[in-house]
Amino acid sequence: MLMKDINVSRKWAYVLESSYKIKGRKSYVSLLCLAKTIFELYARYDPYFYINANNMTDKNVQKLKSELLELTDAGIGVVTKIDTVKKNVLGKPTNLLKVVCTTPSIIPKLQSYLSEYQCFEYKIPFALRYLLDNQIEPLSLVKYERSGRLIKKILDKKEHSLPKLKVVCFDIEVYSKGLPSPTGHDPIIMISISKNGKSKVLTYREVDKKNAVVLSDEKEMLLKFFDEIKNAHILTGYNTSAFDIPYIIKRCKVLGIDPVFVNGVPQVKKHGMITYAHVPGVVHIDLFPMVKFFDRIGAISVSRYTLGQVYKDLFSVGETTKEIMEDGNFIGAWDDDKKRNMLFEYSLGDADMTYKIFEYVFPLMVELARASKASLFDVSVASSSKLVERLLMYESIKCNDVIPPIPNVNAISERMKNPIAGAYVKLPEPGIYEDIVVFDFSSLYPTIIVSHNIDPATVNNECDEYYESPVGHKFCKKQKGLIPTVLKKLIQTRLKLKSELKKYDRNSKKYKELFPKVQALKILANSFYGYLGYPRSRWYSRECAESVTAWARHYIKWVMEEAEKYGFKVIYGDTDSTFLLLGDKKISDATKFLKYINSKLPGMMELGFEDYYPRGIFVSKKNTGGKGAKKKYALINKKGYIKIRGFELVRRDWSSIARKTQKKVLEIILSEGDKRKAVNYVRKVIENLKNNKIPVKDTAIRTVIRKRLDKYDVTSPETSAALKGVERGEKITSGAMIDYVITKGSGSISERAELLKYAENYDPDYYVNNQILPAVLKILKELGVTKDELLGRGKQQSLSGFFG
DNA sequence: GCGGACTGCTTACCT
DNA sequence: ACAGGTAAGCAGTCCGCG
Repeated sequence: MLMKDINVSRKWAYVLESSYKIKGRKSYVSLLCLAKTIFELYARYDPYFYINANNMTDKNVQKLKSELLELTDAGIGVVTKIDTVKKNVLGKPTNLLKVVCTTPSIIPKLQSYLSEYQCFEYKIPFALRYLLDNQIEPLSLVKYERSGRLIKKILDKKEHSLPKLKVVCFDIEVYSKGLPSPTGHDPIIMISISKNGKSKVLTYREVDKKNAVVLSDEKEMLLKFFDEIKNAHILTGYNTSAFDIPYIIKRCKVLGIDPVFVNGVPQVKKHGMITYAHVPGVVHIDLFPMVKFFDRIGAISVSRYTLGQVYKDLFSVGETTKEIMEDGNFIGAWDDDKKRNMLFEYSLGDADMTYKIFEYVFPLMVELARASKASLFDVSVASSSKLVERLLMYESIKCNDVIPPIPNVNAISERMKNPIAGAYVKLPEPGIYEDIVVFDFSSLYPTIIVSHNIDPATVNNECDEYYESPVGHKFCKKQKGLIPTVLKKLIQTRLKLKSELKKYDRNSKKYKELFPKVQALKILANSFYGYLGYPRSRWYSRECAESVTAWARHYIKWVMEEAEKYGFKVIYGDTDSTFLLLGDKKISDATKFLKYINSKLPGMMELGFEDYYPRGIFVSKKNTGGKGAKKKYALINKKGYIKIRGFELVRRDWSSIARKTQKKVLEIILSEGDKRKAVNYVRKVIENLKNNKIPVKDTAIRTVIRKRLDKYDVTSPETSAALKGVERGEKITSGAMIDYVITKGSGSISERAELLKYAENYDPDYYVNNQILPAVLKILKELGVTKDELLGRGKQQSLSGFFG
């Protein structure tokens, strides 16, 4: 019929993400698509799960089938169909019953009803289920046939780079002192918006600025805001999930308008520590969790997670528009016609900064999404384990494997009770060394997994040829495991792109395109080992995880032994690295040795030449009478770059005066080799401290309060300072970063700890004895300098007289 | 009753 | 809410000391 044909169309669109809804007891998956515009399409799909039928007689299968088909919920049948299928469970072909249900929510109920049976895939989010089964990858192009809003058929799929996206970034300002209350009298007074970097501010009081859009009231402002975002592809902001979006929703309710952002009311959910908001009709990305995630995995490095600080750290600027409203008097600024412009600048600045941060993190987000086959939204609320899991789920379906189940609470706690032995760290001999060469394994754990076919399905099964790990587990050689297969592809793609990357200039377009791809593949590949040993993992395997680390220990120790045999002295090593002294040998001997090692390593494993260092220092562990400290060293390479690890100066919970002084000492020793100069420098700092010439700010110690203040078992300087702050009206909750100072007076250190903003002085004795001296002696002790020497009391009183 | 040794709690680092 | 290995601070307690 003509009518029908007109309605049907076949087109390409990017799939951005999926969700689902139930209509008339039928399940529909909605796909957020992007072609010329952004739109949603729906697909009819039925949720299902599997029951293991391998050990069931035909009769029992029949009985179970009819029992299930008769089950009802409120009088209506819940199972519509049961098929017998064959899929691999831990590598073994297994007979399964595929139980098709009406709605996703019935599946967990059926699974607990069927507690005597082994069920599979009963906890796959339904919207994901559809993508997995159709092997649709977010951000790829899909050709579909549709009738109206309903997808009839997926016709084709292909990968394609993303077009330029419409990004709308927003931020609200609230009229309040202290914690804003959306249901009380704290209205939203400004909403700043940045559309791909072009920013403006919506408000409803006169502001003398050209990017201000002055509406009649809060309600009109919110309606205008919804209008501004309606065509956006990406909606972003900073802490929007936990603050802006819930606040807007609540204000809408107070004002009597529908909080329909784009195509529905946002769903704000709390999952453990993280709050996330799904906004229908657009990809919502809250940059706050994103920044935290990227900081944790080392993709970026920020000192605090506030918008202003993140901006400062990412773009190396000293000041932001945050300083405009430093006094926090939003009420005063809003009510004062002369000051309102300041509020405007502040608000506009927030949107500008947020957009810049978005631009900064987005390329890596896209590549992580592509590499793990997760949507942008999923990446924005992701953890590394989720990304690995997502990729493995896709690949499982592709090769007809059953996705392993999420462990139950008992299994999780059982797994947690049994931690897995980790890496080997060689105890260093403290001292100053010359001519150090460092080797390290490239991607040690990933290459061990691939080269020994480590996988839950290949371990200890009946197989005649196997690799045996140092802890006695056998990994089949022939039948390739899912994890090694997937990981091998990631590593190989990364190596290919990395060598291509080397051809381009750092500022070229191609480099900027390739770099995040390489980075994403590395992040993902490096997460596999952690995922194998993660107690909540679907692919957890104690045998696999402990074999990975056992092999790692085996290989690094073997390299060290071989190096000694070759005539090098090995001074240190941690997990995947070996530090050796050239002695009377040359760098060319070291490379020859490296070649020899690599000729003996299996599969993808490779030892690399990290660098040559003319000088380096290893120090002793405190209160151990000269035993070496692990994970603490400093090396200087030929270019003069100093690589510092573990020292107090790299820790934020040391005062900046102590860190700065230790750094200076290290630099003087390593690049100039001048002991006297270092001693004199320290003496000067001590003198300044004693004369109260150091700014209090430089004595602040920074730390994160990781628990609720009432949950601490012991008093410590940070909790004591925080508690005193709370009494003065500060809001310090779990996760807060505080700066505190040890002040003059009597009592314990904790009793004298005050938040920086309330500290009127610092205690010179504390800073000399507990900060400067331990930090610099750590290094100078290796050169025979004593505490008394630094304090200008002469050498003769030194302890060496007693022990030497 | 004093001071050093030790333990437990806590944070932040290394790979 | 990816893993384990490690250093080090401070508070509190233990322990020896006729």
